Amino acid sequence: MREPSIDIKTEDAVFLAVNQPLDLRATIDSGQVFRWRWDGDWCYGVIGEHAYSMRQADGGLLVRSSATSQMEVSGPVADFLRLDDDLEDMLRDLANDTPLANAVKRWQGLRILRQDPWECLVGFVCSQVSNIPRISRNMASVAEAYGERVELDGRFLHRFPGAERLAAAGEDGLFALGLGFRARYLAKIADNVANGDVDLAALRLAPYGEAKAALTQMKGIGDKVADCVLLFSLDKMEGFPIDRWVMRALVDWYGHEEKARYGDLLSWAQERWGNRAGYVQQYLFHHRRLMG
DNA sequence: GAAGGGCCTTTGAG
DNA sequence: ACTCAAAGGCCCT
Repeated sequence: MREPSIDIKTEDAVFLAVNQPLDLRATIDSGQVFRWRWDGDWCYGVIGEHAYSMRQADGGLLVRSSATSQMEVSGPVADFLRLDDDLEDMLRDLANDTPLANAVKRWQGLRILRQDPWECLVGFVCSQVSNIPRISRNMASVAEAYGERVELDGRFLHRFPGAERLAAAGEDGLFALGLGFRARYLAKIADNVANGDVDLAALRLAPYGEAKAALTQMKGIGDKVADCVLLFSLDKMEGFPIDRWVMRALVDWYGHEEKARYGDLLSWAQERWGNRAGYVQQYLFHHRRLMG
């Protein structure tokens, strides 16, 4: 039996009104981000320079942060959660799409996040032939080894180290953190980003195809990882990452062949769902992974 | 150009 | 102890 207690963390928390469907738990736990941690109803993580904790509350969110001004608290959080997306509008017609309707109904409020592109890129290069718990460990190792510390609620979080840092760490430094064969890719990718060969910020403004080409030209980034980065950090809502789970959904629920080519499935999904494809993918992924 | 197979590290589950 | 799977991709036939 739990003792009634005052939640001291709600003191001096900022209230952020949310007039959008939001399931914070499902969103944070849907394999988009790998460095957020739960402590009861509060989740802790880093957005940009600052550490944040947030908790779902009636009509919105309670947010605490190492940032000092209220603007620095609500702005980045609203941006991160893509509260500018009209989720109801995005998902409205999908109730007629039977297999999808179940997922949408079950996980209503699962949102696509708008992450920092560099951290997102590293996370999904790490995701190759891995699993979410391990990716999380890898990302924590990288941040603890090379990122600056930020304090919040007496706990220490880490900013994600920039490309220059990881380029300096090199393949050996990254391999030592347990990244396996991914260390080689990441060292080179870090180099490309650090020296300006690839400008991630610029890709946010570029069209989908152009941005994807810029990403996949780097070794270690194929169709799938690129689509994750495009969707989760570069505002390309037509991105449709197809991993094992989404593939199973496409085969079992939409009659595709197991051997279908990535590009053909991608075109099919984008034609069917347009700029909602990214959201559709996230609901399919989450539902299939957790419900089987 | 397309398709298939081996290989790349590590971890945990069964 | 051994096999399989895990938000894949590269490289060589």
